[in-house]
Amino acid sequence: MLENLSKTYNPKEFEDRLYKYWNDNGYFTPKVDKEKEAFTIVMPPPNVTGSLHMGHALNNTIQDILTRWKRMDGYEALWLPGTDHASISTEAKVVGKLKSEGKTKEELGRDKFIEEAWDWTHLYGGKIKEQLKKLGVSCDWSRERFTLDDQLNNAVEEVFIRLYEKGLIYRGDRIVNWCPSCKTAISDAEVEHEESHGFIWQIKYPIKDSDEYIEIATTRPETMLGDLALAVNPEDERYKSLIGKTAILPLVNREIPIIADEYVDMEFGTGVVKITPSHDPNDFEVGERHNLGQCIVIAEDGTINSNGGVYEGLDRYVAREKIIKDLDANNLLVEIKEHENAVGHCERCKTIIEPLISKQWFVKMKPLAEPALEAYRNGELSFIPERFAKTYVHWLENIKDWCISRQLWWGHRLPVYYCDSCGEVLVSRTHVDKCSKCDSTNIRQDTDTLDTWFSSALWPFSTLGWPNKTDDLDYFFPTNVLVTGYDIIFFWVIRMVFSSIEQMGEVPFKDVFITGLVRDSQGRKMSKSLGNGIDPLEIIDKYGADALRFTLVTGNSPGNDMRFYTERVEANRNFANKLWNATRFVLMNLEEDISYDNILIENLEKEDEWILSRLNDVIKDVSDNLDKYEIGLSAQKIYEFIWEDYCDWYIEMVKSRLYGDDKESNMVAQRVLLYVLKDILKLLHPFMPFITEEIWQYLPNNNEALIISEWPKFKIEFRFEESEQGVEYIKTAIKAIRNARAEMNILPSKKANTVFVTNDDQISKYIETGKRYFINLAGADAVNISETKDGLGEDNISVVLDRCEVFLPLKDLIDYDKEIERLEKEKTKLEQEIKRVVGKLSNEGFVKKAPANVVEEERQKQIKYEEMLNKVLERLDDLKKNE
RNA sequence: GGGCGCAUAGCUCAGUUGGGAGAGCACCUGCCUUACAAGCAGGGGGUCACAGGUUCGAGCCCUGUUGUGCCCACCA
Repeated sequence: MLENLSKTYNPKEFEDRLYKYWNDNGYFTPKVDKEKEAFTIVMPPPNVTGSLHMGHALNNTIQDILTRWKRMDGYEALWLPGTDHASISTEAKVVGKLKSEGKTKEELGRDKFIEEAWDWTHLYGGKIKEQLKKLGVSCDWSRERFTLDDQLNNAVEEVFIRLYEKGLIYRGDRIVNWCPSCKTAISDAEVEHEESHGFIWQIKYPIKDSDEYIEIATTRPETMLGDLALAVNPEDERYKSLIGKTAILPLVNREIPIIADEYVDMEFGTGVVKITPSHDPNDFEVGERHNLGQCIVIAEDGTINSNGGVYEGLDRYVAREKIIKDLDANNLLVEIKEHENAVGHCERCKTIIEPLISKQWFVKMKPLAEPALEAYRNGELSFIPERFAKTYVHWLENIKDWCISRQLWWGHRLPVYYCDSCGEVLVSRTHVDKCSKCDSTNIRQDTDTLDTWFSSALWPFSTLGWPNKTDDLDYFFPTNVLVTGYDIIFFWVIRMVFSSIEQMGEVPFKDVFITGLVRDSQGRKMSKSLGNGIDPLEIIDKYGADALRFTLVTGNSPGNDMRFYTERVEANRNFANKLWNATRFVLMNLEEDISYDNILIENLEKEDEWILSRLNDVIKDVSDNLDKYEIGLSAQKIYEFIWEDYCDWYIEMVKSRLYGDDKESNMVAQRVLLYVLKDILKLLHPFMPFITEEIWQYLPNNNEALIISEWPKFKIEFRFEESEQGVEYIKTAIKAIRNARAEMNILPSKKANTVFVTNDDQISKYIETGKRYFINLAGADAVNISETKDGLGEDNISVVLDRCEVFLPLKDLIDYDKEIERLEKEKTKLEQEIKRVVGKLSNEGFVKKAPANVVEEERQKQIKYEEMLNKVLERLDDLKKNE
């Protein structure tokens, strides 16, 4: 067997092959099996045009770990993959491509443009899937979905129509966030507010029929062209006399009323606000209250329209400059002050958003938000870590209606038709070519498409076949957990929850696992513009997918950002190599006739019992941690078990039996080595799927794939408390002896007759049964146990242990100055410990109030340390006498 | 303006119900010991940001302070 396993771990040799093996054998595809429980995750669909970055790698690694674990743990585990059409983002890319060819989308026309977009999708859409496969994602590709699939499109239309019929979708002229570059409305969530230094201008407005002026402050002077009033606070003594009077709008010479409204903050600026109902959300509301009407002055391309008089046609910022200049020329500009302001930008293209009045479609949110809040409050939905629930709750409590129409072509077209003869609005599941009211055929479909997130909101059930009643939907819904980043809670998580409650009557998932961001080694966000992004594929190419996966899930806790260091990937690659070589060791010592399927565990030696006991603990720890989504801790536990317990101790302890004459003992060692390795591979598999499966395939009599093998269970028959204690004692002794020898620079090859002096029966027993460990691991050539140290001579190194002292007669090799130094160090340490313990025990409160077992433990420690200290002092005396 | 993180070894970070401070990397010493130098053995290194409080006992719980990062928000 061994000859097949290369000397060093080389993931490139098997990762792609194993992925194909799993996929081809259908291991990723669960069945609808009512006898078993389902476990479901839907993958957050990456954008079709995207490519894999570290965020995806982290996110999908976590999902894969959970899926692989549950699959092994007896669930029908479905991880459903797919991609998102990303309407605004993809459309922008296709428009850009056309532009480079000297074309525009308008020239091309809608149908041709959509063809282009599909071409683009087919060209780039597959890329990210192939990249995900490199990571080892065990998702069910046979159930893969795309948000523009026919069936998902049906789901979108169905939801739209249901909400419309329920009165939860309406159309209206409202202030929306308009992106002058993308030329579409966007939702509040798609606006990014960025602090920026700007200016605040103070301007004089003449009061009609007087020589007086009223001063206002504004950060957006260009909008004055659309002013329909000035407002002051009704309580403001300074301006009470002006309320009801009329001001003259400079440059435009429009007469506008001076009104009173609570909205005005007396403390800010001059206490007078210009009201531009068509270009400011607050002003819009003030306008509604006072019936001011509308005056739109900025067009959809960001230029001033015909209502702007001489400024018509100018870009909004060019107009601003000119207006300032003109005001100044008319002595109406009072002053300019610097001003910090948060300006809204388009999340997609970073253009400054223009709030303007537009006819758009909206979802009425309040009735939908309420049940979503309730679901969290009554525990149907939890967040990991819990603090992210605050984002969820805060957003839902302050929610405003959702603008869902987009003036884009790539996406789900609204199932809305207008009759141009009678003006009827028809919303229909099927294509309409005749008006149901007036029989006219003068019908046109709404040209808008829906916000991308409208379809993503349905993802957990639309992908399972809804609105059809499918077996998948029945069996796999609701899903168990959603794994996503904190930046997407309000875009997506919230919308899935209320959509699911509304359509399915229950939450789409029970748990929301929130991941942090992967940053570069200096803590900066990885971004294309900074050029500091680390490509997961390059890392996989160099170190293997398993090392990358392990790096991403260890050394940080959920929801916290992490820094990415290639040094850590390297360390984890080394860990894989360690496991690889441990396997080589096991295989080269395994005899051909050992039966894998029925490993007999009997006639165990101490170290066998110890490792089996430890394995038991680890099985429990790893499972419990996974159960609590403590993935990093879980990974840490199995890492330590493999490297320290299995490799550093068990393999080393077992060597003497493998090379010795006792045939039976040798066979037992082989069986235990294999048994433990088998469970190690299982426990590590969710984290490092490739190396574990590869190694598994080399194990004898192994027909079944690891990916579908059974998750290890805690076994009560492998609980060996005495051996655990005994071996732990021996380990401590070995470490102490090694330490003493190393301090003296005595090579391990220099053997010593090692004498243990003890009066304690338990300790003698431990030493007696562990003799060969000292021979193999602590440089002993013989091990003797004595009740007194009389007759041992004086040329010894002495190692003080709990209830025992060890003597190494290494005469010529001992540097007595160093030995004194070492013992002094030991003395100081013990004295400190004793001081601490005595301090605790002399505290009445502690003795009275601490749990009895804690107090007893401290008492035992005191006895132990004092005894050890006495021996150290005695020894130091002897040495100093000889000097 | 509101909310949420973070501050622990030189660096990056764990630390799960409060009970003798941990890992990886880096550093120092010694080893090519027949699974592994991508390794083995040993070692040094921390007032757990600061100040109070609760407790017999605090890295962990409470209050405040400082520094730092993020999210939300219509002060024109």
